Amino acid sequence: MGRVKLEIKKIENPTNRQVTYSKRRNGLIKKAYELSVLCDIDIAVIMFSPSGKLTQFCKNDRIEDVITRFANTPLHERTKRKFENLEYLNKAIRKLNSEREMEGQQPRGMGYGEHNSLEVEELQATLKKVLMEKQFFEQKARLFQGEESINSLTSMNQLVAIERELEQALVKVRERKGQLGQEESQLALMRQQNLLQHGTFVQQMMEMPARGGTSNLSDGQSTATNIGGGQGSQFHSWMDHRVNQDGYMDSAPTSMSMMSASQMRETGGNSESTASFYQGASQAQQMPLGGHGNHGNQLELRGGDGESNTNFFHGAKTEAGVQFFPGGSQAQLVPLSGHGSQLELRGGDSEANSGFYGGLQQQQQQQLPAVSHSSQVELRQQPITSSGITGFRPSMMNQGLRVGPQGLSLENFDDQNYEAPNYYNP
Amino acid sequence: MGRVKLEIKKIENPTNRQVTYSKRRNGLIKKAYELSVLCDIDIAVIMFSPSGKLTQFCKNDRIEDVITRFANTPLHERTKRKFENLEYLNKAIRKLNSEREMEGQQPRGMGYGEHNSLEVEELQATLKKVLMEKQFFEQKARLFQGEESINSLTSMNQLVAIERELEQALVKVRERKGQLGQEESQLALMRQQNLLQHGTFVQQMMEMPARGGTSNLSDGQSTATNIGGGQGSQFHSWMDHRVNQDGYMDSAPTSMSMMSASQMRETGGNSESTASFYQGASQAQQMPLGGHGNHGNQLELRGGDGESNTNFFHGAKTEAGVQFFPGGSQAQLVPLSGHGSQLELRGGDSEANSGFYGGLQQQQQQQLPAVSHSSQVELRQQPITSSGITGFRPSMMNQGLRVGPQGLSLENFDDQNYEAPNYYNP
DNA sequence: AACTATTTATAAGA
DNA sequence: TTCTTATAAATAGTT
Repeated sequence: MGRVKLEIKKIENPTNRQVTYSKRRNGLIKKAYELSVLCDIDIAVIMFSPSGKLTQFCKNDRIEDVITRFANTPLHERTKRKFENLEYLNKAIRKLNSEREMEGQQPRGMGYGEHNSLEVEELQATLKKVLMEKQFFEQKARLFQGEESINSLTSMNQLVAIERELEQALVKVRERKGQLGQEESQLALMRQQNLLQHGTFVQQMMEMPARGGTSNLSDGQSTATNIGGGQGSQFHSWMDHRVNQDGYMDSAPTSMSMMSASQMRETGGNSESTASFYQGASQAQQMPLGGHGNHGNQLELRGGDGESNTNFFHGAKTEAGVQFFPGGSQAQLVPLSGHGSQLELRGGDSEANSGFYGGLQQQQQQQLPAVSHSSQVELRQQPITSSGITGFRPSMMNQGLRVGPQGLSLENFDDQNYEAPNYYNP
Repeated sequence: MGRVKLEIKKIENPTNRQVTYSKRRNGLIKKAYELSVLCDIDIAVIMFSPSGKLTQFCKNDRIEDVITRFANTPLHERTKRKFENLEYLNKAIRKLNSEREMEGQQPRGMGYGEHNSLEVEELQATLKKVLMEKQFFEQKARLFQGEESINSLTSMNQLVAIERELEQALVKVRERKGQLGQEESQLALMRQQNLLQHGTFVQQMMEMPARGGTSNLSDGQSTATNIGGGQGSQFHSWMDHRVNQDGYMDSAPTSMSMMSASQMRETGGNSESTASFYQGASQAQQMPLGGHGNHGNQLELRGGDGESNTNFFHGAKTEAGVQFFPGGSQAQLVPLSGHGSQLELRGGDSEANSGFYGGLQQQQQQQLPAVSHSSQVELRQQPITSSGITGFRPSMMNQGLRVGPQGLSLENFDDQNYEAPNYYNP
């Protein structure tokens, strides 16, 4: 839809890319919103701009819910796409070929041959790429493992750099070790205490104030900023985080839902929205609860701050959102590769594979894909600046969903929003 | 866009709702795909149909991995799937071929089509295998160099194992340094003598072996990096970073997914694209955190585009967050009491601040919620048998990527990395 | 950020 | 589901 048909390939010009991103992002979010309303479905969209900014949209609840639901979707359902992907490949090829023919090419036996060649060519090209990637990472991994490949390096700078990284990694690992040890002991202690006072730990958790609740231990910001947070312990820390969630983002959860036209007022782009955004907590409160109930209501968009958001929502609006992480941080969810699950926060770290380092390394290496079976969570934190908020959004500890030897399991899972997937009927 | 303007409200008629869902879902996924390619961004879409069926789209082919760490798919199941998939592919291809024949064109030769099908099948299998291997190494490489990733580990055993590996690697690197240093001093000595005896200093220099090699991957990259970042580039700097002429970081996806013919372009001998590709692969997902990389460079790179979008959705809001739980392979998603599960992403967007807060890293780490799990993901290994897979020429494997004394170098690499859109119907 | 010429997406209907 | 067709929408290139 435009003056010309745009080829779907990376837009090399950074400016154009950004402009296109803005336009299409809006369009995509709008579509997602409409689909979510029209069909009353759960949907989540997470994307990162060319510059890495996160935008996400989630219909009713928080995106976490969708993610959780996703996480609770049977593995076979989740992994299905991989295969569909391959199906797509063929589909795409077919389409391409037919288009080619359409364009005047007289279909010949040659066309037939071409088709196959094309297909094979693509696969080979892809394979080549992947192979290169693999080798690249393999080399990298080996270097870090101190394999003989180290000896192939002739650049002192590289060696020094590697050495430095290894040292840092080592420091981190050791810190983490200490941290972990501490956390565990503290957690154990807490559990014990909780148990003594109120019963089981789980019960305790269940009694936690719900979001939007009255908890007032602290706001997200201060907590984020205060390491000690008044609680001091890591354990408490996460509890605070949880609270933060309430005071900060949590308050917004529901606000993420639809809003009726009457509730929304078109406002020119402005600082208000921005401010509210950064305030996090306040923003949430400004948002009327939506819920599934406002069908028919059209949301109007106010011009947002910055970016290029316009009121692109003709009638309906969305609530979509560009999500920012209060506390001055923005989280980025980036999928990592592997066959397992991974969550990665950009700017952050990478993860480890369970059991991978258990000692069977050699063996596992040969069997490669070991890691791919594990999931990965990567976290990166980055304080924000412009808003003046230097903390980062505290995270909440998860409860309920566990990844264990058997896979995912739920505990205390609120399936209120969980819709049992119908494996047979879409 | 239709015969009439459709009001954005829930479609009450189940049938119509489903139909609309199917159509719009495809449209949405297509849009997501286009956006991901055009703007080269990371994007993930997760949605559940009215009946609960999951549909997902992820540029990097790792959406499944995005959320949680989940258990492995039993080997037999995977194998089965793969098999089924290949079956499907062949079927599709054959069908395609027969369709073409039907269209009036006499086939080049039955044997030919048959052959190609097999070839495709092999390529597919190989591709999968290599993909898995690549991912395996990628994760490993990341773990070793990813600073924060360590924090996602919750298994003391893993930590200890990693620590051990790092220590060993460090020893090796140091040994190599010493070795190299010796060689150098000797070389220097020889040169000096040489200089005195036979030539000018300049001539001598010309004869010096390239340090950091010209064919080194780090080359184009390190040059750029050094310019902006200064002296000591870190290992990952030369491995992952790269600045394109615009000063933007190429954000290229990582994984290789299927590509369509029109999207694939063989880039012969283009080191730039190559580099950019790799850079993207790692970079995108492992932005160095402050204090661990060439931040100056990082800043410069990312500060490029002034996308200051914030929540432009007034009414909408957002989000909450997906908060992350480090935990290596043992993730726990814990729902807030009475409100469903919640995943919270911690940390923030890196955008252009990586360098600014380098010093806060420690702090942030400490703020991490204490996560302590006892459950662990059991790592299953799925040995991949490469036997029987011979669909590509050996030469292909090394084409473009060279591992030499000076490190990795890329040649003829195509930086277009896209992933097949999932226009399929779940 | 607006403005249009065009390309796309799709609501209906078959 | 799929295809077709009339229209509503999205959006590429410009200004």
